[in-house]
Order: sequence, then C-alpha cells, then structure tokens
Amino acid sequence: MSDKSVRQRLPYDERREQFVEKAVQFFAREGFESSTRDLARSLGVTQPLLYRYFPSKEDLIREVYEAVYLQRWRDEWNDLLIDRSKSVTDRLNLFYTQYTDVIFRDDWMRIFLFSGLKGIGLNREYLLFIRQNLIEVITREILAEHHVDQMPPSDDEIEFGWTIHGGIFYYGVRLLIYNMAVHPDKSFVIENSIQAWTHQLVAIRKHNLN
Amino acid sequence: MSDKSVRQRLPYDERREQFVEKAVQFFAREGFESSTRDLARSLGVTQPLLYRYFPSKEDLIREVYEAVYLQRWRDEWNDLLIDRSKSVTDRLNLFYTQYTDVIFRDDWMRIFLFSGLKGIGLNREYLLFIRQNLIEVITREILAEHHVDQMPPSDDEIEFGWTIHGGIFYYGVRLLIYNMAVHPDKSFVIENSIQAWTHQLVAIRKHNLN
DNA sequence: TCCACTATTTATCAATTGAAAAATAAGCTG
DNA sequence: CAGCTTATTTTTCAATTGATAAATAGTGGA
Repeated sequence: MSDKSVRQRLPYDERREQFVEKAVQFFAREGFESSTRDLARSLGVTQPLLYRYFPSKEDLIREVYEAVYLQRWRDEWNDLLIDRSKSVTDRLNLFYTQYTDVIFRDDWMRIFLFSGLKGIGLNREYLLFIRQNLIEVITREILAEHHVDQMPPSDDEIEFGWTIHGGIFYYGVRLLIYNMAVHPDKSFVIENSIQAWTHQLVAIRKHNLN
Repeated sequence: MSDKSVRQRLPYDERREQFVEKAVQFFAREGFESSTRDLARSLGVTQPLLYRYFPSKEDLIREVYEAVYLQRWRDEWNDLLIDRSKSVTDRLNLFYTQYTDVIFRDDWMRIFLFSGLKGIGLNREYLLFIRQNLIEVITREILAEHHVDQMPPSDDEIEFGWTIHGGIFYYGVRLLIYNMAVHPDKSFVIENSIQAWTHQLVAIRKHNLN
C-alpha cells in the first residue's frame, strides 16, 4: 500500500547484527510465538530475507537468547564482590545497583521469563552461573566479614541467599512485567535486602554452630 | 490411526467443567499459544466440540484464568492473619505454609507467569488483592505486635513486604519453573523469610521514627 | 419401540505460518 | 560502461491454525 520498497543494501555482518539486536526487542515485546513476518516488518525488511541470515526461526531465537544472557555479565563484578578493601555492604550495594541496571530492562526480563517457561537449557545454565558467581561468593564474603567463616556455606545459607536475591529480582518483575506501582527508589529495596541478608545469614550460621 | 472414536456422551455441565479443569493443566504445560487441536486431543475429544462450550479460544482462556486465580484463595486466611490470639510468627508460618501449598503447583505457577507476560488484567487485579489482603495486613500485624503501630504502614514498609513475599515466591519459581535443586525443606525458607521480615520491618520503622 | 433432542464427530474453510525458489537490483571491479 | 556477485524482493507452497456447517449417534421420554 504505502511503502515503496526502497531496498537498502547492507553488508552481511552489519545486517546480521541489526537483525539480532532488533529481534531481542521484538520477541521481548511480542513473545517468541510471534510471526517472522511481523518481525521482518518491524525491521523494515521482507520476511524471506531473515532466512538468508538464519536457517530457521529457532536458530534466530537461540541467537536472541545468547545476546541476552551471555553478553551482559561484566567480568569486573567478579572482582568487585571479593574486594575486601571495601565493606561487604558497600560492595553489595554497588554490585546490585549495577546488576539491576542491566537486568531491569524490558527485553532482558521478558526474555528471561519467556525462556524459563519454555524450558530452555540456557536458562538453567545462567542460574547455575548466578549461584556460583553470586550467591556463593556473597555468602562467603558476608561470613568472612563477621568472622564466622570457619566452614564453607551450607545449603541452608545458600538457600537463604536465593531468597534475598529473589526478592530483589521480584522487584524487577513487578516493575517491568506486571507494570505495578513499585517503590520509586530502587536503592531502598537493595539496601534493605542487603541488610536483611547480612543480619539473617549471620543468625543462621550462629544458630547452626551449636 | 489407533483410536476408534467411541464417543462418550456427557451432560453439558459435567463436560464443561472437565474441559476447564483439563485446559488449566494443558495450557500450564504448553502455553497459551498451543493449538485447540492439541488441547482437544489431550481431552480425548475432537476439536470442534470445544466450540460447543466456548465461543472462542479467548473465552476458554479467560475461564482458565478465573479457575486459577479466583477459586483458590481461602477466606479463612483473612481471619487467620489478624487472629491476635496467636503470635504473628505462628500466623505467618501457618499462612505461608498453606498458601504455598496452593500456589506452588505447576499449573498455578505457570499460568500466573504466562498471563503476566501476556499483560492480562486479571493478573494486576490479583496482585492488588495480594497487596491489600496480605502485604498490608501482615505489615500492620507485625508493627502492632512490636507496639510501633502508631502510624499506618508507609510505602517503604509495604515495599519491603513485597521484597520478602517475592523471595518466597521466587522459591516456587526456582522449584517449578526452572526445575532447580532447591532446599528440600520449604518451611526453612518460610521461617527465615518471616524472621527477616519482622526484624527488618521493625528496624525500618524505628529508623523512620526519628 | 419410536421419536426428538442434542452431544459429538466429520468435513471444510479462510487466514496465518515457516520456509524455499525464483526474480530483481544494488554496488563493486575491471 | 560492462559484467559479476549477492543482498533483497516477489512468488509460491504445504502445514497449521481458529472457527463454522453439516452429518451422526447416544439417551431419555412418550
């Protein structure tokens, strides 16, 4: 009807990147069951062109996952969390502020939940990564600062870490998935969660030392 | 191929109930984008029969939501939470044990998340209901028990309640959506969350009284 | 036993889907 | 400018989808 097809010819790599990038936003918005035609339209391109770059819709979706999961963790965070020149509270505040800046985005959140419901393997891998690089590390650091780190973190203590982490995560879910009126100050949630984490974790350990 | 269609004739109401009930499980398992043919097959019935009972797929889905959301809250819980003959800790333990018995089920969890991603209105209503009947009530009761209930719950305090509630909810997500190896003892999570809730909430209030 | 009612199935449709094949045109190289 | 390469579009297909219409068969009542 309206659009005269002025074909814009782009180099292979550039177009490919553009496709993945926009596909992240598109699928986050519309869900993975949306059609490749709608995706192509949102890209200003015809549908068969997608198949020049990705053998199938499934392959494209896999690239979307990878773009979301694998490329947004910052290696510096691993160092920050164990940097004992700062207090654990300062480290955790800094980390969760930056981390939630990355994941509290519509595309990240929605694709994480979509892929979780779909039972994607990448999702499980990501959560294992979080356990090892976040929950366990943080638990160790809190225990060390309170001089109760004679033994490695127990399953109980790890589980409580997940609970707190989940509480913070759920703030993002309420904000971005359910569009609820959340507390306007993200740092309030982070600070209180961290305070509850340290306090309760030490209580658990001391209770179990008997 | 294999199934000779022995038609089983059921009274209208009975079949209708059966359809909704099984549709809950089916859509929870397969997602709402799955076809009515697959649903019918899992019901042992032909696809057009569904349209004898529901004008459209959308109407059927709406009934699925209602079956999940509206019919699983127990009114006795409202009384339990404000029953000051018990300690708040006892009340919360009892409540969350029963509540999670209801919602930590594959169908409830998955339909809640699916519908959240779809932006269904019922979802928002349910969360408003939870805020009013859970978060606010619990916050009031904790403050009362600690004799710091001169003022109604603040936004800060409600937000912290959501965080704890979200932590418990996230335990169910990890268990049922992500199929992770969670702490085998649900009550451990509940007890620690409640302890953190009461302790941190009182801390917030006392801090803000200055 | 026969008839009427209606729950259920069979047959069918139009729209949408992922995907492939063929046609076209942009842009580089000589 | 000629000619080749390939990015992009046009055309097309078979499968799947939600939904409707017509045919069929249980079941209860007279």
